Amino acid sequence: MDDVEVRELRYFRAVADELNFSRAATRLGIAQPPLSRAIRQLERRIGVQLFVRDTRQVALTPAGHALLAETSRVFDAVSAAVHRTRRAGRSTPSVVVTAKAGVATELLRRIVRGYAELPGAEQVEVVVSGYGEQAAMLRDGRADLAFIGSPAEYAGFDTEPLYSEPRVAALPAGHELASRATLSCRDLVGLPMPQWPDATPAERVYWAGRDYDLPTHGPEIRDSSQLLENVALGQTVGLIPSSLAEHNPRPDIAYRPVLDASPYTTVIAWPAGSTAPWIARFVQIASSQLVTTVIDGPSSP
Amino acid sequence: MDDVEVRELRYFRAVADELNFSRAATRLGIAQPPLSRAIRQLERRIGVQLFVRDTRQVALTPAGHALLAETSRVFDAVSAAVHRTRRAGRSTPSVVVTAKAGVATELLRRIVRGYAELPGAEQVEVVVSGYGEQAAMLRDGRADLAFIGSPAEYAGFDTEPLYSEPRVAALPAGHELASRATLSCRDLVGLPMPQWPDATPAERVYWAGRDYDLPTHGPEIRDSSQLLENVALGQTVGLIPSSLAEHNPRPDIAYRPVLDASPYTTVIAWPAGSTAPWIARFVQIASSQLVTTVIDGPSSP
DNA sequence: GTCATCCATACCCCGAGGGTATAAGCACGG
DNA sequence: CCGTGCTTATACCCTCGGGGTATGGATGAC
Repeated sequence: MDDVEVRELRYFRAVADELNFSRAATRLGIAQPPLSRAIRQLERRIGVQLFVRDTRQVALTPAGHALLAETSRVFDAVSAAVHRTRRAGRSTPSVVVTAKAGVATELLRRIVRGYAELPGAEQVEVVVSGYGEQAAMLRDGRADLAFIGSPAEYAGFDTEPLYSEPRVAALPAGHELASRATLSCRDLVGLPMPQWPDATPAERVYWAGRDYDLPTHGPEIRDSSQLLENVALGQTVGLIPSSLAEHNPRPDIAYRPVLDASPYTTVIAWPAGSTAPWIARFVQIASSQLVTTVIDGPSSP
Repeated sequence: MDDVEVRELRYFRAVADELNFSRAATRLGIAQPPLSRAIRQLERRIGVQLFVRDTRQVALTPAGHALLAETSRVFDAVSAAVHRTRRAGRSTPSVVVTAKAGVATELLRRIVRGYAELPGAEQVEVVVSGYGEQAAMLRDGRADLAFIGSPAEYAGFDTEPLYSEPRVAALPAGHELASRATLSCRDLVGLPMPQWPDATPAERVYWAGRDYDLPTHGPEIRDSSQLLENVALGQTVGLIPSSLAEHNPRPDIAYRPVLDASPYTTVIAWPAGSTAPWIARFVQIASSQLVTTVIDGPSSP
């Protein structure tokens, strides 16, 4: 029925990426004829044509587009299986937790310590990763748990909210809005906003507060320090969690609370439906450590 | 590196299920020696031992348990890829929407009609499926969109809430609590609650309102009509969305609002991170149709 | 001790996956 | 209008690995 193999999907994706059998074959390290044959076989197995190819051009059919959209889920699942199995097979299995840099360092440390004190607890490795990397690491199995922030990253995971922070606008020191004590989302409409590289449109809407039009101009941003640098240069305006502002006091940037912006919620996330025992324990520890932690910063009404 | 193939994972799961190489081989339709060899090869590829086997017994190692937990994600992903590709390859591609029986029939019909009226809209197939089936259909690609209810089913999908309903308790007509006009969660503690078959512990906690201990006794339930039958027989007590109660007036069952129970939210769900254009259109239609629909029933404070 | 059960080993076979050579289709330039 | 270059498809061969059968070896039941 559907004896589709991972290798065939790898071949498919190479061709779909290159839209050229010869180049794809080179990339895969095989010759072109076997690749053509493998694709034909895949098409026969699934029962639909994936490419339209004349002798000069290769293009994806609608079915091919559909398959391309699904392949990464397969690769992620296989990769996750291998990664997690290898970790579980080590003499001292460890739980890998990933978090974005700079947010809630103290809380994270306390949670990890709390977990480590449990009887029979596995070793915990904390991996600090860049913007958007947490979700990818969770998907492909390099991590078991993640502390993530922006709502759109939650997609596809089970989550437990840890805490919410109000948002502040990061403005160039001389900006006209910096003269005001507080702001509202309305004030920010039309200003250049940072463009995150992997952000889907949905995520950008979330950042902007969901009630306003999507700002489509502003510099490409990869991490928070780059964002602040761009703000200082007057290239953009940031809508950031208050803790990030507190950890980065700068004379050339003014932080002003945005009272009606959606709060920035940090959640602990793990693969959807996972029933691993340590997850339950870790999440419980995280929640219990939480109540003893006070999140400071200006409170939104 | 990780040239793990789907076939090997199928073999692995068969052995993990049976914990017996010979029976697993029979189930797979192959002989036992090639199966043993395939498992060894898989162990060599991943680099960890998956089973401890003496000549009398086979058991999973911790690594084997980890792999078993991940395999279904791989099978789902492959199955989803094949299903969706086949549908996309048909001469008239269709979008498959699945929903649980009886909930929001009118709303669903209106949404589907609204979508069908869009220029260039694909044909929409609506599949009514049993309890818990919606999530499975979304995972393995038999469906593209789902209307689902209980929070634990959301796991792993992108969602957009459609509407919330208050919860009512379904009690046997003669039950002592039936004499009261309204109830609170506290009143239900200790009563037998239905046990859904595929429910993870997390889901059961959600059903109970998340603030109370998990009730572990009560009959096994597969669908809502079975639930009501069991309530009428005095076997259990249901905590159900108000619309379900309204569609099933019965003299032998008393419905009483549970004021502080978490509301029952129906959401529209689709595979996490999917960027298919019709999903955005469909969700938009669903949201816009929503505002014209009034959800009746007792309002919770 | 004998037997049954079950996994591992040994050995064979064939087909699928991969390679080379080449044909065939098509755009483009002279 | 005909080469030339680029690309995919076909033909053919080879090798490796997946699958089969036969059997060994370990272990628990009786």
